[in-house]
Amino acid sequence: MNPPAARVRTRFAPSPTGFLHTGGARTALFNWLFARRYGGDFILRVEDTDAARNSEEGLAVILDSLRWLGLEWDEGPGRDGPHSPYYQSQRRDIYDRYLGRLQASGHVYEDDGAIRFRVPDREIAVDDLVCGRISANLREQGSRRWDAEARREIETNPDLVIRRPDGSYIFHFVNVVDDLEMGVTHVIRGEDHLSNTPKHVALFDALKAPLPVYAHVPLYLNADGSKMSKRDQGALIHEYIEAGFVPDAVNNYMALLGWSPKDDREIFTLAELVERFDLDGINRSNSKFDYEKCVWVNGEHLRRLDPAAYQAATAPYLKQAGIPADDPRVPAVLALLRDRAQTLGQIPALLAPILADTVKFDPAALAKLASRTDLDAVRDALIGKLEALPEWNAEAIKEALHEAAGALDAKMGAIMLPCRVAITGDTSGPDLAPTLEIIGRETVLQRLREFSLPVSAA
RNA sequence: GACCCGUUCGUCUAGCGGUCUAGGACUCCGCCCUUUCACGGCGGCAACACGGGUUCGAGUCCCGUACGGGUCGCCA
Repeated sequence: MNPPAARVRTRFAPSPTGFLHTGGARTALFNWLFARRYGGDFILRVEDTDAARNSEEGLAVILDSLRWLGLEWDEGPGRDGPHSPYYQSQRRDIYDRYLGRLQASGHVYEDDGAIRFRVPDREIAVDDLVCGRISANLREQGSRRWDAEARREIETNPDLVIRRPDGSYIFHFVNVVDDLEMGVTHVIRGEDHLSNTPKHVALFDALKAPLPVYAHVPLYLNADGSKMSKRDQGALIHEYIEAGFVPDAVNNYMALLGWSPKDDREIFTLAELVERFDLDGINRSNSKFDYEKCVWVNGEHLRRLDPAAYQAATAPYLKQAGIPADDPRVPAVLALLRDRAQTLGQIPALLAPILADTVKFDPAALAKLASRTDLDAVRDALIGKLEALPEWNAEAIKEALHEAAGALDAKMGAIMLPCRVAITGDTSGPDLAPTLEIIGRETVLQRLREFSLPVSAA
């Protein structure tokens, strides 16, 4: 795409509902990326004109989610700018002024205390960057309304109510006024607004204001094709925080749904997305949200983290699970098993068997050993070889395990399995030798000595 | 119901008239690596919604049908 001629200004305009939906987050991401890509401004505007639906906590969750994603705004709550305030509930004098202009030009009239905008009787065309040229006649369309309950159309007034009798303003009007007042150059929003856009264009025209560029992005759907709601898996940003996703991974996956870099690359950091993102890469059709793939993307991001960053990212999840993140063994354990996790939330359960003071035996693991008759011999061989080690390190331990197997004329697997079960209680896990190294000689030997079937599965 | 938008493997997508016996990724399956389980590597299954045009030639352009989504509020 050709770089925009004027300085880019985009905005994300949520209403404070108490959660940031992935659909909204993706819209915010695209606006943010586009502004960053072209060195413009990203504005956060709070659409709180409907008093019944607003709460301060509701906004706080949204702001926290945006900050977690790394989508910092240049103007908005907490960041005053040339167009403060950024709460629509505090901008009434501005709306009054614009309403005055419409009154002066005869575009509005009073109806039962409300103010209606006279809708023009002509085709209004919108050139959308994603959807192409669309058009509609508002007067024709608006004169009939579908009554969903009665399942029939009813006659209605096509003119848009823009102000309620109580003096508060309606979305379509404040949205247009704010966009032009704040100098928004590109309106990137969900396709659910596509059909509303001719109304907005009519308002811009009546105000004799230039149009922003429109780009309507397709919607996210559930796997079954239904509309995503807050109850669906993966729908809410704060759930990603809890589950142990990293922000870049969530941004990465959201971007890949509805936008394509046009090559085979799939994994991008936020910074890399900024370099690549553009509006012409946005797709035209809705996409279904695939939580499994989102998890995979997160795993890829986790694997790319350097050890220090990985440890820092993991710390809160360890703490929450009651594992002291400053345990001196933690770095070594993380290095050993980090590639096994796709989310940070999986980490504590992976660490636990290695760091725990007591062995928690998996019944299935014990059952696997039940028919073995050589357990005592294996145990004695292991103890003998491990006891004799001059140095306790993974390399030496591995050597000892081989020797033990050789002494019994057994395959490695035949002695590894009982050893692993005796020490960790489980049949699977990371490399055994380094695991034993971390657990420590005394503990390993003690657990071997105490291990004999049947064991009561604790 | 009217209007608007869309339709390539199960899913996300590449493809912008010939290079498509349609490429990549997730998932699933198989093999390899290996002390187990993962990771990783290799391989496999799997798609142009349907019908008409236009054209020497259509996944790519046009029309229709079907299906999906959106909008039609004194919600945003």
